[in-house]
Amino acid sequence: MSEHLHDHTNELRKVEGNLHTDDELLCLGELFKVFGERSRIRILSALFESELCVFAISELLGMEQSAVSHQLKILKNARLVDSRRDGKTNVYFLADAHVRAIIDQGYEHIRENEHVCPCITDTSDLK
Amino acid sequence: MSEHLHDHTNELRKVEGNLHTDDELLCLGELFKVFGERSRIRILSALFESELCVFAISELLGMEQSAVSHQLKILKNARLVDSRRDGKTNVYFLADAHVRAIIDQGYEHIRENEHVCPCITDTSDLK
DNA sequence: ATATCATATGAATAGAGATTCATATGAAAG
DNA sequence: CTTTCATATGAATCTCTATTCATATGATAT
Repeated sequence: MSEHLHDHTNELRKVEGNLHTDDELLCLGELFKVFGERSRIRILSALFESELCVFAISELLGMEQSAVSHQLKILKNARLVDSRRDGKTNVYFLADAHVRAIIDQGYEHIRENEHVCPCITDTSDLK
Repeated sequence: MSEHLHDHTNELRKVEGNLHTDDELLCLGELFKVFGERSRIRILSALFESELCVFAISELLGMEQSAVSHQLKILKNARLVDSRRDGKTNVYFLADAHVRAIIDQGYEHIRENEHVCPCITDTSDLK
């Protein structure tokens, strides 16, 4: 079956039983995907400082109101933000401490790998 | 300038000075983007259990060798995995404890929001 | 040196998803 | 109850990127 001659059966045996289910991984991947988009991380970053209404976010970030709403919906579905009515406006805020913890972990990784940010790293730098 | 009548200048003033720079946010977004993709999170999950060579990963996950290599390169650029030579094969492994910490945080968020995984949540469930 | 095995890479394609535009909804004020 | 303000939503477009296919590279063994 395998066209590969090197014997890796032991490696595989160790791993096969312990893999997370596809459902769990799909879930986890989806969660990180929500974080991993420029507009959404900018929105989260703004909400990190203060709760904000939709229009305030769109002005602050220079995004169209519609785009902001679409992304807020995704963030809300992922339980990363929540909202409440305040008169005519909808005010959005970070959902809970996890969001902050995850973002903090991310920054820590970046800090300890200074100047190797994926966004400015290309192949030529590596090996 | 604003076509929006509700006064949100105070909200904005609080936030504007404290925003992370675009560079930082781009960096952070890129980091999470790397996690937020099905193939990559599956690879990370496998490496969570044991170091593995490229072919072992591709067999384990049912992916083409080429696709695995492409994704491993992205993971390596982001400093999430590293590799070493072992005879003819290249063995990949998780780069450091941050990777595990970030993934653990993710799982914790999912656990505390059981059955509201983004991947199985759609609009009709909300509100 | 040559052949072979394992992996990496480039270019093309295909698929997912963010933005835009137009419009709908929904609350509040008059 | 009509109008207006603030936001949400649907459909279309456009962008980005993961995969595939073909091939290159690089190490090892003969």
